[in-house]
Amino acid sequence: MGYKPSYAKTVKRTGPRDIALTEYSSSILSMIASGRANSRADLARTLNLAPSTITIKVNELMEAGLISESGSGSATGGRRPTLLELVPDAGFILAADLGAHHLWVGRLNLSGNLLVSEIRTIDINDGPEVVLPQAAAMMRALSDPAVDPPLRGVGMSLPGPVNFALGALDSPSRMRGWHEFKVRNWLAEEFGTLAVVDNDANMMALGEHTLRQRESPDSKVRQNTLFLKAGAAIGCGLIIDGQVYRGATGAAGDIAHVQIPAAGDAPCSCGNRGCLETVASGSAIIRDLAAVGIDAADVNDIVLQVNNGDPHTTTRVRTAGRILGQTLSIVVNFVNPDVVVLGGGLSQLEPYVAAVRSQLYESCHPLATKNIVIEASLAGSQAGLLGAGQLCLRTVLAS
Amino acid sequence: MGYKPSYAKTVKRTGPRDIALTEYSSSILSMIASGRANSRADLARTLNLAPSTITIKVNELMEAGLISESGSGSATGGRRPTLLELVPDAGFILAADLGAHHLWVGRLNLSGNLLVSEIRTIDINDGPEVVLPQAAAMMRALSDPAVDPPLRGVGMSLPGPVNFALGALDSPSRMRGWHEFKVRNWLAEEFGTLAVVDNDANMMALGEHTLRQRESPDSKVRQNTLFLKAGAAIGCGLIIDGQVYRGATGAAGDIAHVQIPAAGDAPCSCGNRGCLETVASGSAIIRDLAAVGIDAADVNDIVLQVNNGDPHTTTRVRTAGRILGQTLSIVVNFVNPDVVVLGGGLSQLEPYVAAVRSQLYESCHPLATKNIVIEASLAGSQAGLLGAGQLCLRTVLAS
DNA sequence: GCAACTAACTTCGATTCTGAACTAAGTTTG
DNA sequence: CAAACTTAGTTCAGAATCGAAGTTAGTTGC
Repeated sequence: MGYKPSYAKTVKRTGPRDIALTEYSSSILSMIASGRANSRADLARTLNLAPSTITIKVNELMEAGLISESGSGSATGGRRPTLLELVPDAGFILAADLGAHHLWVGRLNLSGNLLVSEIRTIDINDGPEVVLPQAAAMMRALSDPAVDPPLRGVGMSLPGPVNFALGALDSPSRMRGWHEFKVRNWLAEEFGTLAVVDNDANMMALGEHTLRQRESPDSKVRQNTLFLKAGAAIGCGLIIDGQVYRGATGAAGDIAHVQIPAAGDAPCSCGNRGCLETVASGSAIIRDLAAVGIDAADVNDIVLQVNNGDPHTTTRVRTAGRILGQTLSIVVNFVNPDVVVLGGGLSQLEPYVAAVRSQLYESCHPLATKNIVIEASLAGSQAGLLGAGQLCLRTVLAS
Repeated sequence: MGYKPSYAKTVKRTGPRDIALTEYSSSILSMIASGRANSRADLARTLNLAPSTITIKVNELMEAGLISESGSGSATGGRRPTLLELVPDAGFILAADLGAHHLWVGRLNLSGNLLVSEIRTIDINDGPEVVLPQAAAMMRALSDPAVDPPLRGVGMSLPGPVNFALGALDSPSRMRGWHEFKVRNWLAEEFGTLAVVDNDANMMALGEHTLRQRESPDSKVRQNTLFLKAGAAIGCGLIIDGQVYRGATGAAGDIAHVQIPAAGDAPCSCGNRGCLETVASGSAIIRDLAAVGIDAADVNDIVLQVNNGDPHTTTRVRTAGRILGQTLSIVVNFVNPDVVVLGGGLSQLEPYVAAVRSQLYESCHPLATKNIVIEASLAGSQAGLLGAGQLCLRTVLAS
């Protein structure tokens, strides 16, 4: 063939029925799933298609049992739109959020809503041969055999640099045995379905972005989101035009290992010295608190101490926020996003968020902060699972 | 209308003939103009259309006299492609590159090639009422009355932050009278055609990117280019997926006013202190050289001195390159581009380029520099004119 | 140097998507 | 509260795009 036929694709289904869908049909599904459009008129605008085309396609999809009408929206000076949604029981998605010490799994319906989830403690250094089967077992336990056709895909969030094309981690620090282990292929074989994996910050960014799409109609024009994950470690995910931006080699969004003066020559897990992460991350705060005799086992302890009004910890958290804000301002100036979201454990702390926000307003060019929204994550700790589910859902619907 | 008809648009022409072109037809013109495709097969791949559709559209465009065949390309194991080009004499574009002290204007054909150009010295602080008529007069002098239909559009590169939607500068420093003066509208009225304006770094980035598209077929997969302009001032333009990335408010690409430790609290033209520009720009080098009794009037003098082997100036240039490389590495890590191009006057200096390059390789994450190309500009001082012409051409062809 | 392969391009009947005009159902204004 | 306006969604004839099968024109391997 000299070209990719973009026409009359067939959506592969695990169930009995096989339905022929055109390219536009899958874009319609994606738009509804991601919350970028929720009515026929909306779809016509977003996809730049004629309303008549949308009518035809939507009818096809409804006959196929993939979408359904779900009441009507609010009017804006005219007839009110008929809302559309993916039929929740036309299958489900399993998602997993893997951290250095936690494994969180969940089941989502085709609307991308998280229905059930479960968490357990693990050690990522046990390697993929131990951890992945644990994850698979937990996910299976959440499966819903009542739904037909059942499992449509599996998505997993990984705590390190991901080579997206390969579906594996690329030289992650402190993750013995994971380098280039093909996690995506492993999951695809294990579950016999489509699988996707990506870096945790990217997944969280996508989850948060999707949630915001649905929450407020205003946010539909805000399609450039910068998500900063500040937990034990620091990571950053970027959404450009509603999609995860990965750059040339998938390394885009790296910010933790910028050398900053405030860090001096503190050694970093990455092997370098003086990285941002050695000053502004949860681990850095814990280390500094320990040096003055304050005991904090993890980020949750920091949160508790600040909420209890511990002055020392609060000051240290504020300092971390200010330093992070300085470095982040370079990126915000450069990328000029509509929305900056702070996620990860530390984002629960108002002093931290306030420090980052005020530092951004101070250090950024006024044009870059003109209409910007700087907020703590709405998705909170669910961001990773939601994003992994969403990315999987989009991939399923697009294939 | 509830929707934008994307179908059966009509290209507005200044000439006598009016030709109805579909949306795909204008994408075809844009692809050929930008060098992203140069044969029927190429167009089918790039635009994801059926070869049969391309045949029809290309025939239409040839009958309309807008494109023509221009020999055949080299074969890659099969029949060799018939190359296509825009008919050069179906009109022309005027471009202008406005700097603090120079005004450079040129005429391009519809293939985006610069045919003639002229430069003169100006003072930007005379304000738009003085400078723009000068520019218009110079451009008119370059016009070619023999070509019919004649002028298709005007593009201008401006040395400050541009509000692209407004077509005007937004609070530029040291440019009296230019704030929110609607340059685009002024040009459109003056010439009675379509006009576009943008920031100089964006224009140069686009010019360089387009040139590289044409030079090497390998670069067709490299669609993310970061262009750094290091002249008297510092600016940065970003091409994502072959198009200028402007961010939410058009401020994207700002890097000059990052606070860096090496700058101490040197005052900057932006009003802040300790900006990168106070250390790594041409102006900064000139200021430091003056302090030790070395006289350099402008960036050209720096270039001459380094080329003459002046050790002091060479050392200072190398230092500037290293410091720039440090800051740039933050952005390169984050954006993860395929290509980093160094432009502006200082990029003529091998010591400067070498210093930036080696600092980037040292400070960036290995994944970010894996397949990266870091080079001095191929377009050189023509980058701005080429980019202004190219942006104008794309706008003309898309309208 | 010829058979097998690969790539570029064209033709034509079949299908999809569009545009214009319409109905439906709300909001705003005098 | 009726007339004017706005927005959502549908119908159907006709235009645009497609896929498959063919032609043209090269390269590669034996």
